[in-house]
Amino acid sequence: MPAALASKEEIIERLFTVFRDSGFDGASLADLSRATGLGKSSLYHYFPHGKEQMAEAVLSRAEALIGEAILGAANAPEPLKVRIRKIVATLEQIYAGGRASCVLGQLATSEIGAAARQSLRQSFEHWIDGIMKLADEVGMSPARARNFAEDWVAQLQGALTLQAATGNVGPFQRAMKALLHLANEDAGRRKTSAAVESR
Amino acid sequence: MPAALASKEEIIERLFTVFRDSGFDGASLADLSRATGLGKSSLYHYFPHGKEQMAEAVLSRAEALIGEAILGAANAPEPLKVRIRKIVATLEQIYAGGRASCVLGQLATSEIGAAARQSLRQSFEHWIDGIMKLADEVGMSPARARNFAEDWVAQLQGALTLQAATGNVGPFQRAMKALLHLANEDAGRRKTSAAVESR
DNA sequence: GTCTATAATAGGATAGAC
DNA sequence: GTCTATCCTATTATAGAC
Repeated sequence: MPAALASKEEIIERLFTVFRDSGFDGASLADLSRATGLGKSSLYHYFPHGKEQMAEAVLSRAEALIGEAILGAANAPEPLKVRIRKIVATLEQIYAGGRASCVLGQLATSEIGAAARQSLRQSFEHWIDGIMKLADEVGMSPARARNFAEDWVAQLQGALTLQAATGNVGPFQRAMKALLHLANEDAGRRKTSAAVESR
Repeated sequence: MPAALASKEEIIERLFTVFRDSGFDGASLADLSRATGLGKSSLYHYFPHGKEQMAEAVLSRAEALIGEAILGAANAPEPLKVRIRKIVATLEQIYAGGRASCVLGQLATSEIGAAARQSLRQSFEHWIDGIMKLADEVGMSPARARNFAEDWVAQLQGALTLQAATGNVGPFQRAMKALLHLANEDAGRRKTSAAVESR
C-alpha cells in the first residue's frame, strides 16, 4: 500500500496514474483503492458519483497541467528558445522519455460522460493553442501554425501509441526534436527548414 | 441482432468492430455476442480460450489486412503513384475518413496476452516496412526512410486519437496528403519538398 | 474521514440439452 | 453448432459502525 495521503490533490494524483496506465474500463475500483491506499468507501466519500467522477477529476487535473505546462509556458515572458526547452523538458518528464502513456489518449476512446469529454477536448485545445502560439512566433501564417500544432500534437500522441505497441521511443524523441528545431525555423527561410528535416 | 453469419471469417469481422470501437476491456462478452448474433456459448465453441483468443484472432486479421493493404500494396508491380493512391484509398475506407478508431491503437495500451501482443507488434512492423519501402523509392536513405515511416504511422495513429477527442479530421486528412505528396518527393530536390510543406 | 460488511449486478466462463 | 441455464468471480456501489 502506498504512503498515506494528505490532500485531495494527492488522491487525484494517484488516480491519475491508474487511469493513465489502464484506461477507463481497465481501471477497477480495486485498482484505484490500492493506488490511493483508501478503501472503496473512502473513495466514494470524495467522489460520490464513483469512477466517472474520479475520471472527471483526473481530466480536470490534466487540463490544468496542460494549461500551465504548455499554454502557460508558451505565453511566458521569456525568449522563445527557453520556453520551448521548458515545454520539452516537462513533456519528457511527464511521459518518462516516451515510455509512459498519456491519460488524454487513453480516455479519448472510452465511453465517458459529457463533463469528462469536455475536459478532454479542452485539454487538447489548450495544448494545440500553446504549440500554435510558438509556431506563430517563428513567422508561420495562422492557418499553417494551426495545422502545425494539430499535427505536432497528433505526432506526439501517435508516438506514445507506437511505443506502447513496439517499445520504440524513436518517434517520441523525434517529436521532441521537431519542437526544439522550431526555434530555428523562420517563414522566410524555408530552405533551412528543409535542411533541418534532412538531418 | 445482425444478420446470420456463415464463416468464422465473418465472425471475426464482427468481433473486429467491437474491439476497435470499445477496446479490450470495454468489449464485454455481451457486446461480442450481440455483434455476432451468437450466444456466449457459441463464441466459446469457436474460441475456447474466450475473449483473449477472440482478440488474438482479430489482431491476426489486422495483421493480414496490413500485410496485404500496406506491405503488399507497397511492393506491388505498379507505378509508385498508383500504389500510394491505392494505399491511401484503403486507409480512408478502413478509418472512415478519419472518424473510425484503429484496433491496433485501441489494443496497444491494453493488458493482452503474449500472442496478441506479438500480432500487434508485427502489424506495426509490417506497416512501417511498407511505408519505408515507398520512402526508399523516392531516394531517401535507409535511415531517413525508416524514420519517415515510423513518424508517418505515428502521425496517423495520433490523428485518430485527436479525432476521437475533438472530432477534428484535419490531422488525418493531412496525413493522407503527406503520403500522396511523397510521390512528388525526391532526395535531390529538397526545396520542392519544402515548397509542398508550405502549401 | 475511514473502515467492515454487504448488497446488487455485470462479467467471464462452463455444462449439457438439442 | 447453437441454445438455455447456471456458476463463480469481480465490480460497482451503499449502509452503517467507529
